[in-house]
Amino acid sequence: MAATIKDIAKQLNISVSTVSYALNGGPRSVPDDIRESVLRVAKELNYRPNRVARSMVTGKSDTIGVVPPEVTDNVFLSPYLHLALNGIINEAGRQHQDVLLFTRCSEVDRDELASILVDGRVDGVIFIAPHFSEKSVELAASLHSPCATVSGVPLDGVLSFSVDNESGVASAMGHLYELGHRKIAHIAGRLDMQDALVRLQAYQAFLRNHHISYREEWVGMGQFTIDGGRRAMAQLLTLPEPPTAVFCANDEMALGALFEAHSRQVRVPEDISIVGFDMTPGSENVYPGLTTVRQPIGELSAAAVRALKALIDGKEPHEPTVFQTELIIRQSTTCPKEHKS
Amino acid sequence: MAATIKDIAKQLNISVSTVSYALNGGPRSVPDDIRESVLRVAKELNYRPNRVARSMVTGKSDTIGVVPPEVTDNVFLSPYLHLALNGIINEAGRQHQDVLLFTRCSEVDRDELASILVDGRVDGVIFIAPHFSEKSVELAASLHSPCATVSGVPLDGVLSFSVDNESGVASAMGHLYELGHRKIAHIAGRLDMQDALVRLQAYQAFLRNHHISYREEWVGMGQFTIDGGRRAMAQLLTLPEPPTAVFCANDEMALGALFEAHSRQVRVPEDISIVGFDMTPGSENVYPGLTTVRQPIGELSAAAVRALKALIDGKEPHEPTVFQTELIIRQSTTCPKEHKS
DNA sequence: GAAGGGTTGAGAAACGTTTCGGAGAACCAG
DNA sequence: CTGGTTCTCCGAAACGTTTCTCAACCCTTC
Repeated sequence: MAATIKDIAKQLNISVSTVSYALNGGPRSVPDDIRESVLRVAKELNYRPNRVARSMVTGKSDTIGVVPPEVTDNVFLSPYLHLALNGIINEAGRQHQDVLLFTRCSEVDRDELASILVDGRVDGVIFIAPHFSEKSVELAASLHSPCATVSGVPLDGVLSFSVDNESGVASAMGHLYELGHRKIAHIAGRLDMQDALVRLQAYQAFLRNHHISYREEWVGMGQFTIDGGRRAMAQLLTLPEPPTAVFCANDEMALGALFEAHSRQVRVPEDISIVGFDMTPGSENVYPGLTTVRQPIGELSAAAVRALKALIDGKEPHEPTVFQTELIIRQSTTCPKEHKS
Repeated sequence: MAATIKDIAKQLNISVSTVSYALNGGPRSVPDDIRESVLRVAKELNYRPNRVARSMVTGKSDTIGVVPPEVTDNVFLSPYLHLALNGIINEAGRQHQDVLLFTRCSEVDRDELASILVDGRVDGVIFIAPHFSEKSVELAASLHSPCATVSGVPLDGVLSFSVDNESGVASAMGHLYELGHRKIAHIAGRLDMQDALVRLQAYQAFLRNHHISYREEWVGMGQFTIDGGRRAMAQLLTLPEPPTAVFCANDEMALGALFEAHSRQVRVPEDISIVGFDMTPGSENVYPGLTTVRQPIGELSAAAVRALKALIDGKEPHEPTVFQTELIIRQSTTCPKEHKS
């Protein structure tokens, strides 16, 4: 159906190799008059190179694979993923790379994932916030396939881009501490993900460093979702001695916590302060505006694309990069009420 | 590097065709013992089929192309696109299709877009809310390439999935009318997009049908963005005779309008009512909650994937499908203040 | 025991491209 | 006029699959 390089060659009575050289300005030169007539006929026939055939021989696809975290459904409703994907897509466009999105996100299909590293459709892969159990990342490293993680565990042979969670958590907790809070709870994310685990540990470290005793019942599991945040907050609010502030490992759980507080007539920030993490767009327009820790997810993801492209092009692998966070103080935090008990 | 079908054949001293049949349960049968040893060796060598080579001969890629609307930057921060993409990705996963995302969104690269229809990497393409000026859609139709639009202009040879904008607009406007509003402004989207144009026309039609005179200065251009909504609202609020209600062609512009009202100490809904369109997640958590028209973008996009896959598989083309909307009444609308002027 | 049918598996073509090897022509210096 | 260099451009190989053709073999059946 579609015109091929052969059609052009036949029409001009020249060989396919000459056509290829003419079209690509390819490794051999061709006389100007021939080149022009090739381009003319190509246009006439509405010729488009078949990228699959080209990939076959060059071994390159100019396409980057993107693997979202393993979840059951609706991965793409996560604001975190939106920011990451936006960064990736913008930068990929600039680098003239297309993006192949892997849609088999449920566990059963996860085995197939390994295929993508070598099935020729992509030149490299970016894993977004992979779980600890994600075997594909290690496999990629062992295969020496170009591969990067965004917010993953640093691993030899894998480009790693993440955020300085420790100082991010410290700034959020420090903010609450300076406001006078000592009863600070934490709603953690999925502990099989790097960010969640590190943030929980940083929360515990902060308490230790400030001689505040750690109370297990003040740590809720929120699974990084709004609903999880609601449920965790509900538990915290029904404790005999509830906390005066809650630090959440991401904004979605913080929103959930906020909504739960609203529905129980618990005022934020007067009765309880809430801090999130990520600075997703949704954290700004709620009432009250959510105090949060900005992490430059877009920049980080764009950097991953750049580094991956460089690696694909044979440059030296980029060193693991850690981005800094920034505390964004809004209206969801204030001083604790004195002596309420 | 990676193992091929030839390596397996060589190791077992059999022909590649036999290996292929064994691996695929392919069109020919092979004796059980040979099949088993092929599978064993394939596993040993960690063999993964090269999808590019397979595509080359079968002409199928099991991949669907997705083309976002043409914009300059940050397309993927649009909540509308998030909902559409989420629907597409979920359904694509179910259909065992991957998704190739086109990242060349700026106008200059738009010519390249035509290539994707025939360059072999995808079996079909979904255009999300294409502009009127988008030539690729017509080209796809003329090439008889499997192709669908979500919220695009219905076109022969293109699967078309859209929402009943007329009745959606009528329900939003009817809601305001019943509350007593007669001074109803409209903030329109990008008029080079189908949804924006149809909604503007439906707004005008509603006014005509209810014998309300149309006032040009009460129609603002918001470009479908938050900032555009802010600017349009700013203009409306400084008119000698401002409207008592604003119907916005999407939620983002409605949010912009809301923020602008806030910053000018204009109370919503007491001083002015605001209605959006789309029911994006961000419309729920603002203060006050945004009255809006739900459109089932996710379902619509999923339906597009299903229909496209069916068409690719040689089934009869799906008829253009129109989805219904639903008015979601929240807190941003109320009766107008009497006799304010 | 020969004819016919079915099963098995090897070999090769095909997909559309890139790129190498090399043949022939043109050109130049000696 | 010869030997070498440069320029042209053709033919063919290669990439890794799928699938067709065809030969060889085995089993029935008469």
